[in-house]
Amino acid sequence: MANEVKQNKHYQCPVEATLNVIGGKWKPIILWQLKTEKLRFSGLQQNMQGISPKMLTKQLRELEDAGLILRKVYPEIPPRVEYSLTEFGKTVLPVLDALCEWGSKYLERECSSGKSGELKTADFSTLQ
Amino acid sequence: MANEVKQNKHYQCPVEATLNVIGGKWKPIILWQLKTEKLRFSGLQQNMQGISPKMLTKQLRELEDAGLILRKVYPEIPPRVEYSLTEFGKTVLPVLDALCEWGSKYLERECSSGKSGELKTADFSTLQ
DNA sequence: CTGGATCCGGTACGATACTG
DNA sequence: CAGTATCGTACCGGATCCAG
Repeated sequence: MANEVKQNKHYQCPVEATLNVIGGKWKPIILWQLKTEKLRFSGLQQNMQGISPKMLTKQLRELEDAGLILRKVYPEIPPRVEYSLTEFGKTVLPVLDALCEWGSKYLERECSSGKSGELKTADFSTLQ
Repeated sequence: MANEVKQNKHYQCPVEATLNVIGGKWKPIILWQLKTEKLRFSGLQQNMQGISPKMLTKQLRELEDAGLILRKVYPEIPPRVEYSLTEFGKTVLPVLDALCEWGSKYLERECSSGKSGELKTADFSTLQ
């Protein structure tokens, strides 16, 4: 009962569903790391400095429930668990790419627009 | 009390920036509505049943600060304010489209996998 | 090594009343 | 009409300790 699946809300728009699945602070980074290689729990944690094991577990479980990643447990001592993208999980990569690309444009624009002042030069003549 | 601009955190990945800008519960819907037409405050509110004016104001301000939408005030009585996408704001539409498309695929897959349906309250035989 | 349990603070989100 | 003010709630994300 502790593990309520709370994905049964209906969305006003599929965008909401997507954000619910790949959104949050860590999920994009996890997916990004699994893009090229399968990784172990500790491997993921090392590459995401600052995440607590609890959070990492939670994010991984949610991604697993959504069917995006595969959790493979090796019955060994000490335990070993490998995470990898499922075939369906790979279909989000282009979406992630689009988000990343637009984010770069946005950050670029943020810098040149000068947040700390109304520095509006006649630079927007290059619209479009 | 000055309005703290909290967008100056540095991101581990541009994806985070994008999610920060277009993420949340309402921002995609707002952008989606402004895709084809400019709308007034009340117009937006009517199409988003359940949003409080406070929330709508907040989301609109954030989108405006990010440079995605334009807020045009007509000095009339009664007051009239129109919101529209900026040229830069229109560049997110493809991203939004990608999110929407993948979300549809995801929701489709969710249904056929039989895992999450409208099966909110299981039958009582499982309780015990 | 891979997590689960517990507590806790910040913030996203919401309902309602009021104002220029 | 287009918001602001105030209060309240839920949940995300973090720290720490504990367990198989």
